[in-house]
Amino acid sequence: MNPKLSKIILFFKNNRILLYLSKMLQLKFPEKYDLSLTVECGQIFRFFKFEQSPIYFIPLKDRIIKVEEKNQHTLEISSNKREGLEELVNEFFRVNDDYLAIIQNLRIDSLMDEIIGKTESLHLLKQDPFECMNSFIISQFSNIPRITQNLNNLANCFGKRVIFEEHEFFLFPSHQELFSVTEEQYRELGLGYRAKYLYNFNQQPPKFFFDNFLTRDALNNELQQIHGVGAKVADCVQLFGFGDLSYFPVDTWMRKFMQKHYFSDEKKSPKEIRKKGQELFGKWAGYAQEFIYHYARVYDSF
DNA sequence: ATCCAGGTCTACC
DNA sequence: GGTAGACATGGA
Repeated sequence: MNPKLSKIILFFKNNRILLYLSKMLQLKFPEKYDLSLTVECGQIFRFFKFEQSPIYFIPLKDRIIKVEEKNQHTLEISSNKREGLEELVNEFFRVNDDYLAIIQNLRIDSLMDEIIGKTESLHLLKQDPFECMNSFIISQFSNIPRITQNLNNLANCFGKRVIFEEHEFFLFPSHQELFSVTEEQYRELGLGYRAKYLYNFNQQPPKFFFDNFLTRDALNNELQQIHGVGAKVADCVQLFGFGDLSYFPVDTWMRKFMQKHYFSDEKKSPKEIRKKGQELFGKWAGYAQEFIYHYARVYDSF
């Protein structure tokens, strides 16, 4: 008997199939799933790829997961820690999203039709809120390569070391591990003026990061009370960390794109653009934002 | 060199 | 309510 077939459970949600095998999981999607686009589009910053292989190692909470795009509809996932992997994978890959319905709803005009045609295999990921908050505090007024380097420095210095398949990785530090980090230590990692924001947050991360009991609007309001967190970072954390798809974070790319295509090149404030995005895309605004963000950076010219 | 990067705070209308 | 200027750092 093939040992890989010794333990199979099928799981159906929105036509998805999750194969529970002894050593790994297989996720099958009815729609196309572009793993490299999903991982590298700028929603998560820490992932590792070796020798041009299409395999990604991603630190996820208390473990490292290894993800491979088996074909255009299938991911294969394994980890150094098997326990509870199904639940983690279900959440992280947003298995419950009705993706095909979402992209149909976002084809509101010919422009969005074109954008979705070019980005429709891009999926959102549901990150850990605490790590996401740290990531997007660091992200402000910076760029993706530097953000990645800052976060890797943070993990290498303060996170737990994990060896998986002969590679060394570091998990993102827990709130206990970051509690003892000083503002000066953040500065030494090249975080600049963001050091004091990180220090303040990690001295007293609000309880809802570990067990959210707040409603949508209350949560957004609480996030913006954190020193160094404005509308854009709060929206990113609510979208990527708390998994609320109705948010439409507006950064410089989104501002340029929306002004050009939905405001006839008029200058608009981020607040007006955010409102417009939510009017146009409603409860799936987060997916629209991610498609547009990728399209704006790769295809659009300003 | 000057500009830009997944912005926010402060000060001041 | 709203908007200029300051803020650290590194890559193009």
